[in-house]
Amino acid sequence: MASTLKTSFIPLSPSCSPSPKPPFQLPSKTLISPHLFSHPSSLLLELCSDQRELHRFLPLIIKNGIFTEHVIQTKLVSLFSRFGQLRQATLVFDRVESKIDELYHTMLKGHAKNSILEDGLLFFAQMRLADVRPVVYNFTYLLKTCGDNVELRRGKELHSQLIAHGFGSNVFAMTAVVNMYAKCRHIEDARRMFDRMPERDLVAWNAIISGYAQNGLAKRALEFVFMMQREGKRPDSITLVSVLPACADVGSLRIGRAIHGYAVRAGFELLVNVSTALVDMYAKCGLIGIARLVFDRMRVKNVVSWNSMIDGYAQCGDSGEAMALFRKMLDEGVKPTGVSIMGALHACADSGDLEQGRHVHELLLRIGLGSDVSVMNSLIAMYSKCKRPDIAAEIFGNLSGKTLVSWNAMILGYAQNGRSNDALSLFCKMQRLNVKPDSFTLVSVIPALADISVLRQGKWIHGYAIRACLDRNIFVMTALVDMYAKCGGVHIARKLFDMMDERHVTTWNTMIDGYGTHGFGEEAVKLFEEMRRSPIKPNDVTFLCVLSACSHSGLVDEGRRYFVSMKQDYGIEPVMDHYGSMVDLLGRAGRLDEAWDFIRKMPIEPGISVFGAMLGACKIHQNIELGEKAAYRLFELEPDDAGYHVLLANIYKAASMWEDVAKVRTMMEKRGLKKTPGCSFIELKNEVHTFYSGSTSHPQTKMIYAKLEALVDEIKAAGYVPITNSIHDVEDDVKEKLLNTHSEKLAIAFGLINTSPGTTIQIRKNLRVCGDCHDATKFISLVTDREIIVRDMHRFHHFKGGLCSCNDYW
DNA sequence: GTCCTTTCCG
Repeated sequence: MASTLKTSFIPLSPSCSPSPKPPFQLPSKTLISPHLFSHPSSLLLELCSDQRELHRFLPLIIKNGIFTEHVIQTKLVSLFSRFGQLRQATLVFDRVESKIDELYHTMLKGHAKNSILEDGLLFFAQMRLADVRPVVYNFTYLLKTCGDNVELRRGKELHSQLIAHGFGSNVFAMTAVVNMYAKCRHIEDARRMFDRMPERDLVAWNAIISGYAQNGLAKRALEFVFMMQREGKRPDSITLVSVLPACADVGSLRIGRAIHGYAVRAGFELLVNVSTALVDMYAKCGLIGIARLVFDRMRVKNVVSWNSMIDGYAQCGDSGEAMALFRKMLDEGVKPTGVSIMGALHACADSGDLEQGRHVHELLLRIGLGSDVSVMNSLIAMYSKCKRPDIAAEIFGNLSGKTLVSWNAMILGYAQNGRSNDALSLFCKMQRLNVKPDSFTLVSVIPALADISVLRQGKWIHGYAIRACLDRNIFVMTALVDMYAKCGGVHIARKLFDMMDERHVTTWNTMIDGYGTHGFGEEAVKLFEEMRRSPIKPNDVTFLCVLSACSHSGLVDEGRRYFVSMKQDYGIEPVMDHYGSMVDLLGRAGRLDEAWDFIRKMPIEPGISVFGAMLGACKIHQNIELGEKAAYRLFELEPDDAGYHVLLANIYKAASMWEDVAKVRTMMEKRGLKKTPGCSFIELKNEVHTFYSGSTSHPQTKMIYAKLEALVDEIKAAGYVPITNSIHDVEDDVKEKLLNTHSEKLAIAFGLINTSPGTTIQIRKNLRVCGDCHDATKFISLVTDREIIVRDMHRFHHFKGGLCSCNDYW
């Protein structure tokens, strides 16, 4: 019905009209007196609440011949614009023969408020060609559109035109200019224009204050609130709403509370946007309870209030309460927006609750948010955090209008799920598609490179960071330090670390841990002492790194001292992993009884990391009794982990307790556990070569085995004795053969064949390096005069001149 | 009639 009227009144395009006659005739002006109809009809039109009703009136207007009325024409354009029907508005506009200035102005407003900026500017140019004099609000509307679209170039053009028309000291126009610069992230220009204003009203002050707040210059925003008061302007509700996010930004509870007091005294607290901003401020300042109190006391809430509260819980890690509130919001019939959905997804991601996440996913599709890119990006992050990168990838693949954030979310998702190669290839793909990576991209992809441990690509990404001017970004640099350390370049890592002007606590932790995993315990301790003297305070992770460094280097006394100092000097309460590190420290050093005693005296129930460390130590020092105790606790705590079973089996093997070995095997079979096959990787030129124990699939297999045979003879002559006690049931020569096909030996032989003398060889092994391979590698480094760096599951081994950096301590 | 305002993905 409505659509028939629509087409009968205004054809969608001139050619759409089948009739030779125009669908309506403009009646001659003389027939009807203007004042008879203009006023009441205009009022009637005003009553239309949507475009459907408006269309119903149209035949009446035409019938009564009042379309010629300027007031009616303007009203029609205005209403169509307000209902978002810019096309209809334009058609009305085009129909009018003698257009008054106001009609132009209304049409321009319609363009500015509805359409893309370009249409508005084009119309503005046409208006000028028609000799219509611009008025101030032509500029204010257009400038606002520039700000909303972050169109600085257009904004500047309008700014200069505005001055040419003599509006340079008009307070409305100049406030719009200030706002435009602020929205285009040119806050300094905004400030200059603000300073140049001959007079400033409250709105102008609010514009510059919100400008500072939105540009992350919270302190300036707060300063300006004080300044405006010195100039006799009283902050209104909009001032408060603008400045409260700034309080949250600097975490200034003192000022936040003062503003709260002011709001109460001025009666602004009753306004929904003010109380919502207060909720947000308290939540961001860490007072989630107070935020909730303010929220619960609000008599009127809007969806933003709910969103602020939900996100407040999500941000502070209380995902349970965030989800509870989200459900409550739905129960109360408040329609969620994209922001609500993102808050809920954030909570699901944090708690790893895939089930709930799926429900939110269904809900967002139902309410039509399936094409909101931000929401979809959150969804990608949620599925990744819930360990379902496959689903995330599917969503990413189908997502139209991917933004940089989408790419970053997916790359991070792969990286966090151990799919480093996928992360890397996606990073390459985005560049082929000319999506320019930013610091977030690098921070996501660098750990993936660190994981693959390929120094060449690591250096390449470092170069990339430099070219992209991201090499002064503290997060990127910290990731690079970590990456170099993990790629075996611990000294390069330190050089980078020293070059940084600013370091976060994470930066220090990364470097200390880098030294630790390379077995440079003394360096780690030295760096930690340096950190203690610096303004950066160590945190719980710092102590984990230091304790682990001490443990890897056998610095028992230092480790013990730091464990005490952690609580005494820094007030950091040890958690499970700290206890685990201590057990590791004592256990590796052979003080197994002491370690067991330490476990028994722990103030908290010992967990996996504690018994895991104990079991590992028992393997190194062949303590069957304590090893069994630790292992059986682990089987209860983590029944599906094959690694602990294998460790216990290896302890039995080393003691030739074959019946017990068989018992553990049966246990594993019953539980359906499989031993992870050992494999080693080595990079040559741009390729990564993978070797499994006994593998014969490599094209150079024959050469590799021949090389290995020759090598074994050579190192035997130098004193190497194979450690065969972990193999059973076969003759000694077969045992040796089995040992000699271990993946790390194959990789080393391959490396020796394919690199020139003197080159360092880098190997990566997925499990712990075995005792015999460790011994053999020491001898190989001696007889070939090569440095061999092996990164295993836990640490680095630098083999050189017959010795290893771990001092046989791993 | 025109200028300023709250929640937001990695």
